[in-house]
Amino acid sequence: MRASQFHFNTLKEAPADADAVSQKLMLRAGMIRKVAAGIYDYMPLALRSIRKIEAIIRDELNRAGALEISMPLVQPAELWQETGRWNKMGQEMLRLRDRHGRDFAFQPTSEEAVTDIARQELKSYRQLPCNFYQIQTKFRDERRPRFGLMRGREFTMKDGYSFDRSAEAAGKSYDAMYAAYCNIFDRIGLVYRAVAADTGAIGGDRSHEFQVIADTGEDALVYCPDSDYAANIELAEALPLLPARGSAVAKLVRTATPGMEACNAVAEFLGAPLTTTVKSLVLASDEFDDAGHIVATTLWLLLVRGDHELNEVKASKIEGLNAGFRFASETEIVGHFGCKPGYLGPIAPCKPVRVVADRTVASMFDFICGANAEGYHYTGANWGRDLPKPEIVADIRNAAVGDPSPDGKGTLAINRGIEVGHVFYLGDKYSRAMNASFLDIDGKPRFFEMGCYGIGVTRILGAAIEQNNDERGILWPAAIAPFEAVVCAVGWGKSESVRLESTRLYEALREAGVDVILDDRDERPGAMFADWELIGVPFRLTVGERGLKEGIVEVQLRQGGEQVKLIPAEAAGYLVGLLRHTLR
RNA sequence: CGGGGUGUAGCGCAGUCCGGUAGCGCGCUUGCUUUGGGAGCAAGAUGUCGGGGGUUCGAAUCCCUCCACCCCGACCA
Repeated sequence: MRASQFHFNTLKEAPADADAVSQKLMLRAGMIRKVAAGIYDYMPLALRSIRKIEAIIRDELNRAGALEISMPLVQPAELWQETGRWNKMGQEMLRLRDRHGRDFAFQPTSEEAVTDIARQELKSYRQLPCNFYQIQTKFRDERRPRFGLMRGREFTMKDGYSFDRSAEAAGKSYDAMYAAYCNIFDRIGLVYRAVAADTGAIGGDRSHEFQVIADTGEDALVYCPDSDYAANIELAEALPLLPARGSAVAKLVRTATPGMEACNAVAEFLGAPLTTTVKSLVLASDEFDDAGHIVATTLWLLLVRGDHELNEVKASKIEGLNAGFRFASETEIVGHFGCKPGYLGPIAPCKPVRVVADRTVASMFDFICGANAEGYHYTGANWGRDLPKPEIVADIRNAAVGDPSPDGKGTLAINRGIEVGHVFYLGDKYSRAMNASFLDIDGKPRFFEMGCYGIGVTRILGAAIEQNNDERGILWPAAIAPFEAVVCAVGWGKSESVRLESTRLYEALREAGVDVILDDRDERPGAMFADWELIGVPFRLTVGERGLKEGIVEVQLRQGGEQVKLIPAEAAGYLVGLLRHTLR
């Protein structure tokens, strides 16, 4: 490819509405163009990277025995009604109506469509296991699309689905996909971590997210540097931090804390460590009648230590909260506690509430909590003496840096991450709902045991850049760079020797299988270098009259900026060697 | 969905308070010079001032309304 015949436009300034670094750099590099909120054009540079990612995914999945298919973007409502997701998906699913007034969905995912294929195509256990995947455009009508390609509305996703005879066999399919995903992300060349994730209603422990490590990631990953423990923060178990409840020393004292509503304010005001305070959060669970009207509401008081955060996913697993909960309104809180938020506590509320204490809170003693009176907190509070022992004790907080690891092998650390892949065991959730069964060896029908496996193809572009960029631009891993190398011809227009030597090197690299572009635009060197550094091509070969007179050309690495001067005859071979070393 | 903000040339912005017929930088076109880190000079082209309605002799500017986009929150996973 010659740059003079390849379309790209670089910008010195990014559009003002771009938020994420990756979005700004891709817009500036001319890789993407914004068409609407969360909807982008992929220009030639971006599509080259996307195709490389797809090729790696295809190669590894095919190697693992999965079969590529393609399911429709526009899917009939009836399929979605079978599993009840036509109603459950809410506004995130884009709905369309055809000229006959029939309802359709633009696919946000394809469990229904693939299960429909399986129930018609897979009749016998002899046809199992079977694993179908597609690389396809998805649309999810996010309320707030942001961060460019990382949370777009229209995006490209690889979604795969496995069908097995039994849960045990499904476990093997799951493990095979897990291994394939590791191969895929290894080859793409990103720093990532596979973390255990919540399985929701399905249960079991077969759910892992593949997270690209980046400080700008939306997800928090909890891991133990001394063992292989890794889980996302929703799942990561938070152990009690005190071995057992210590004995009371202090007396219960009602203390004036005027205007001190947050735990850290109270702690500072009283000169006590934040770890001696207890934070009170009020949740409400509603009961509905058949018409969907609220007939009863229960208020819950959830207690976590002052320096801890409530984990809503964990809270939603508590009996009584598992049917859904919301944060209580201020009116409800005042009605039950007789005071406004900021001074709430478990000791003698006006009306009874159900109390859930985090495991750490349950082992605290001489603690500080709200007195259910504006401007007052209790100090020296103790379970069993000043108030009844908590009705429910559970893990309801986020794990924190420095907590003991649940596997007992060290202390926890936290990274930020961007979820680029997810493998999930589905069981018979969809096959049962859609009556998708096969005949097993005993002649009896059995529902498929399913797994689903996703990779955010376009999100990988954003994640790769979030993880790898500097003040000059993008630093692509070679495996997914739009071009592996660029030959910059300095003085193309006026120097015959530059034209000849740069073309010769370009041809030599091409013949060696390098994905190379020849910059023959006759730009000034500064402009050329700035463009390719912004675009992030990993290797640059500079051919100029000045160097040729000394008998050299230069190889420059985008990462680290290391420069090597070589005689022209050796340059191509040197670069090929570098690339082989880089690509695993 | 609630709160806040912004819409002026391909991109970044000024002009809006105080109404008088549209400007700067980058980019683009042409010419000359220049040529190893985003060149200089000269001459150009490009605007429904987000849309609609109103006030006014006159609206980017004032009023009403709709829309789009961004931020924070909530929601979702």
